[in-house]
Amino acid sequence: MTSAHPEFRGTAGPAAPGGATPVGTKAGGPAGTALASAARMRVATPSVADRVAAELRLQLAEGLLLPGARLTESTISEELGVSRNTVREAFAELASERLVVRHPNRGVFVASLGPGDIHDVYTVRRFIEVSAIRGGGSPARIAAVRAAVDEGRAAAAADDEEALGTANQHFHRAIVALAESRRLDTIMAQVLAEMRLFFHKATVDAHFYRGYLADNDEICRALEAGQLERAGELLLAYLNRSEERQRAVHGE
Amino acid sequence: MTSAHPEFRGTAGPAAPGGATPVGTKAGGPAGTALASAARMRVATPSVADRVAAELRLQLAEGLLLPGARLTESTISEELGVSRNTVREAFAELASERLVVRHPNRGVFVASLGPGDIHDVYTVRRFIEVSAIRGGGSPARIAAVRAAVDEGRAAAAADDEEALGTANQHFHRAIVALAESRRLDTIMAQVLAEMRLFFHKATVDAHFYRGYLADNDEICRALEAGQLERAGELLLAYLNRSEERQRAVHGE
DNA sequence: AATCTTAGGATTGTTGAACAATCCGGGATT
DNA sequence: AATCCCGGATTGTTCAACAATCCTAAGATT
Repeated sequence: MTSAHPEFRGTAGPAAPGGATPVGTKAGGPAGTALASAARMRVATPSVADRVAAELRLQLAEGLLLPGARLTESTISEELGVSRNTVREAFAELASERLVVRHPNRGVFVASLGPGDIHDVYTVRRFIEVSAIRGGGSPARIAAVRAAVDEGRAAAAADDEEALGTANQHFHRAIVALAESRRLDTIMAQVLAEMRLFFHKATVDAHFYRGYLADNDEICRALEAGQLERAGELLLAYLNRSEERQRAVHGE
Repeated sequence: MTSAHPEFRGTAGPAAPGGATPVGTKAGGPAGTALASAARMRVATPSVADRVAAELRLQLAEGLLLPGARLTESTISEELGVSRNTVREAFAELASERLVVRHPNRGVFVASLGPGDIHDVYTVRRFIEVSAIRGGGSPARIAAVRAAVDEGRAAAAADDEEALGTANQHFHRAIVALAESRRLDTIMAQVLAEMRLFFHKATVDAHFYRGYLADNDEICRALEAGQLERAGELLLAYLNRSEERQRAVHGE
């Protein structure tokens, strides 16, 4: 909406018929034979559709695209300088992450969570996070949780609300990461991304996350001490309180 | 692969240039104003891409497409009589469900679970299912669990291995459904769909599911009696045993 | 013989344009 | 006022083309 991205394509130009730019530098030698697809994605140039999706995800996370807003194919297509078909693929990606909702024949809209969705999201979080912390984890993973706590403290000291929010997300992602499960990691990432759509209303309250700092620390200490049951209970209480607060900030 | 589906499109023909079939029957009046998108999908004709995805999902579930097999865009495009672009959208859908893996510039392949994936999937199931059953549920939801148990018994009596397998899936879906969470339901559905890709090797063993019947019944009885903690432990043990067995059937 | 290089074909990634189907709003009609 | 109808806008889908990439198989080099 705000800034046009004239150069969004990959190496090649607009594939304009006639325009011959024979600069085939062939960058990147035959490095590695069998990379896992995940690792490959980080090396190989991601597809244009992926980059469009990433851009939209970013705008979503920054609150440039408010919930309920409509995303018109042609508009985004022009704005980002890509084909309408590619935008379409990006939409499919975002829709599968629930960041966007498709209304057949009517278009895609930025997802907006209703009261029921809030409870739903917190149910998922309770199930996964509490189970994860009750299972404990390797020292390295526990150290990562501690690191997230410190990150939050540093952000609070610097009065950086933005960093505080992301630190909080790191904390919860680190907890799920205890389980060492790729699938749970992505599920958690999606759920947090969904919630981020919401928080731009709540985050105006400067003290919103600050109150959680002490909780995070206490949970982390219990985890480090091997008191997994207690850590689980603390985390559960935390999530319940958070949901309550979320519902209070939001109507209904 | 086996059967060509010549008529896969919706109401209109191939949109052949020149062919003017002005039969605008305008079926379906202005029924309902604000249907939830989920409910809408069941009413409105799903998109062609969705139907292609559904068809592939079916072939996947039936074991027609073995893990590791390659899905060529042009082939499926011709076989189903749809555009390559549409096939592409269907692929995106399946990829988001992990039923299929995209290798950039190389094509999409039927997902194949390695030993690590098996553990991963079972981790997800342990987290979600056990949490769900420990939370209990409404009488109606509990009755649904009981119904799934009975369904399995009936299938066993009829010596219908196929039905036995689906009944078992119903059982576990019913357990997750106790939580009344749309998101958890879809997560569980995806995980089960992933596992189904696998079971076509294991299911040859006629006694595979049969041994689980008694377990399911015992778990259900505990649930009905309100012994949630015990039900959770039983279910956990069940899942652990199942994973073990799965690993035994499979190499490594 | 083993390896490096090169060409060729096949498939994916992306584009642009076209058209059908559908939805939305605003007049015209009753 | 309620209903019908029509025209504009947007989505859904197709088609054809081309660039980029990968795979294989010869062919050349050591």
